[in-house]
Amino acid sequence: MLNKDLPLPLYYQIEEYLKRKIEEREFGVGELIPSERELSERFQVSRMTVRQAVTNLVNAGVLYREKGKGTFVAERKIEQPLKGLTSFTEDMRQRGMSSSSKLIAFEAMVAPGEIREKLKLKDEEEIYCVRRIRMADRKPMAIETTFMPVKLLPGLTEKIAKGSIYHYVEQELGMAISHARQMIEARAADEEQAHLLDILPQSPVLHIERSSLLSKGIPFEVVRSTYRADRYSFISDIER
Amino acid sequence: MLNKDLPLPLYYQIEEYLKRKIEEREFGVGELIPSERELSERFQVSRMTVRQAVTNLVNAGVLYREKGKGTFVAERKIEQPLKGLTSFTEDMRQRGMSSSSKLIAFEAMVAPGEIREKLKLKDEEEIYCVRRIRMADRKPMAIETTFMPVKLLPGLTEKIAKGSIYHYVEQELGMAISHARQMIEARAADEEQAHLLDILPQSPVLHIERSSLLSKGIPFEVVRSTYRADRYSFISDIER
DNA sequence: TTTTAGTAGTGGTATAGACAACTATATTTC
DNA sequence: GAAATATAGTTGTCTATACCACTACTAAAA
Repeated sequence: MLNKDLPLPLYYQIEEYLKRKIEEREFGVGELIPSERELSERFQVSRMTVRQAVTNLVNAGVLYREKGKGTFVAERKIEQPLKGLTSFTEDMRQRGMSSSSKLIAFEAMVAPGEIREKLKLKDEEEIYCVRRIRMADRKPMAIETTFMPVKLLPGLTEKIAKGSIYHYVEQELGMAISHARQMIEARAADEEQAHLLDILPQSPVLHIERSSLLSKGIPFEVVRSTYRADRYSFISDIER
Repeated sequence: MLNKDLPLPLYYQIEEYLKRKIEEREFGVGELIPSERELSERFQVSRMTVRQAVTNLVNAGVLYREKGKGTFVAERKIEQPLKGLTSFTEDMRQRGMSSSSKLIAFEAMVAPGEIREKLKLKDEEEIYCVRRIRMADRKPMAIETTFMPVKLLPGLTEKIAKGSIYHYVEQELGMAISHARQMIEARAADEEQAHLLDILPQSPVLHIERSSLLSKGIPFEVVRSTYRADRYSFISDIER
C-alpha cells in the first residue's frame, strides 16, 4: 500500500490514503476509521507514524478523536473549501466565474504615511501602487488598489500586474503569503467608484482592506477593494 | 523545572515554559530557541516529548522551524487576538464598548423552509426566533434575528434572551460552538431597519448571516444581523 | 434483576534510540 | 586565494515498546 522508496514521508502517504477513503465515502461522516493499531499493522509501520498522520488530519478538521472510543470522520465543513486567503482570480474561479482585469494605474512612488506604517517601511522607501478594475464574467466586480514594497518585487512589470500578482509571487518568486487581516465595511459608492463599477452613486458597496504577511511576519501588501454589493458577498469559515 | 507528579502532560508544561519565555522577551521575536536536544537534556525528557510541545506551538503560529538551522520565535500576529467566533457581547467588549439589548420579538414557531434546511430539521420541527436590537454604548448598533432549534435549548426564557444566549449555552448548558460560516454583504437599509437603527433609509448597512455548528457538526443556529455601517466594521484574521 | 468487577480495545503520553536531510563552519586540497 | 571536503549541529522521519486513562461490553456477585 505504501511505497517506502518514494521520497514522500510515510505519514504523508497515510494521510493521503485516509483522505481518499473519506472522499470515496468508504469512511462515511461520523463513522469510525480503523484504529491506530490496526492501521499500523496494515501498513507495517509503527503506531507513532500512523499517529502523526491522524494527528495532522485531526488538526485539519478532517477527523476527530474520542478517548476510549476511536477516531471518527468529521462533518464536512464545506461544499467548496473556500479558503479565505485567495486572490481575486482564485476567488472568482471558485465561484464559477471567469475573471479579468483592467489596469488603470501602475506606478512606483514613495509610500504615503498610512501605508508606510502598515507595511513597516522606512521613510522614503518606495512602493508599487497598482490600481485595477476587476471583472467577473466580463462585468465590473470591484476596484482594487494594491500597495507593495518595491524591494520585495524586483521584477514586477505592467504586464504581470494585468494578470494575477499572487500567481507571480508564489510561482515565480517562490514566496508564500501566510496570513492576513481584513477589515470589511459597508459604504455608499462615491461618484468615481459608481462610474468605474457601472452602478448608481450612493449604491451600497463592500469595502475591504487587507494587510497580508509573508512567513516570518514580513508585511507584503495592503489591498483596498471596493466590491459591487449586488454581485458580491464575502463568505468565511470561522473556527472555535 | 517540570513536575512529573502533576496531572499535566510534560509536553504541555514545556509549551507553557516556552510561551512564558517568549512573553518575558527572553526568547525574542526572530531569535533561535534552544534546540530540541538541548531542551530534552535540560528537562530530562525524550526528544519526542519536546518535539510534541514545539510542534503544537508551530501549529499555533508561535514558532517556526527551519531544517538544519533551528526553531525560531514567530512574529506576533495580533495586538488583540480578535477571535472570529464571538458573541455580540464579547465582540463589543473587545472593542471597548458597553453592550445591551432590546428584545423586540421572542417566540417559538415552526421553522420556515429556508431556515429548516440550514438547521437540518425535520418538517414541523419548532425553532425559537429571537429578534433583538443590539446597543453599543447605549446607541443602536445592529438588528439581530436568531433562529435556534427548540430541542437544543429546552430551558430558554425571555429573560435569558435579553442577555447573552452564547453565555447561557456555554456556561449553563455546557455546549460549545465549534465553527461557523458567515456571509457578509453590503445593503441599503430599508424603512424598518432605518427606523430601528436610527439612520436614514438607503444608508449602507452591513448584513451578516452566520450559521453555527456545535462539535460533531450539529447545526445550532442561524443568525441574521444588520449593522450600522457608520459604527461597525468587521475584522478577521485569515490563515495560510 | 441489579450491581459490581473484570477485560479487551481505544486513544494519550512518554521513552530511547536510529538514520536522513539540511545548514553553517572549519579544514584540507588544489 | 578559491574550491572541494569534512564535521558538527539542527530539524525530519521512523521504530518498537511501555504504561495510563477512558469506554464498552461481559461475566460474576449480590
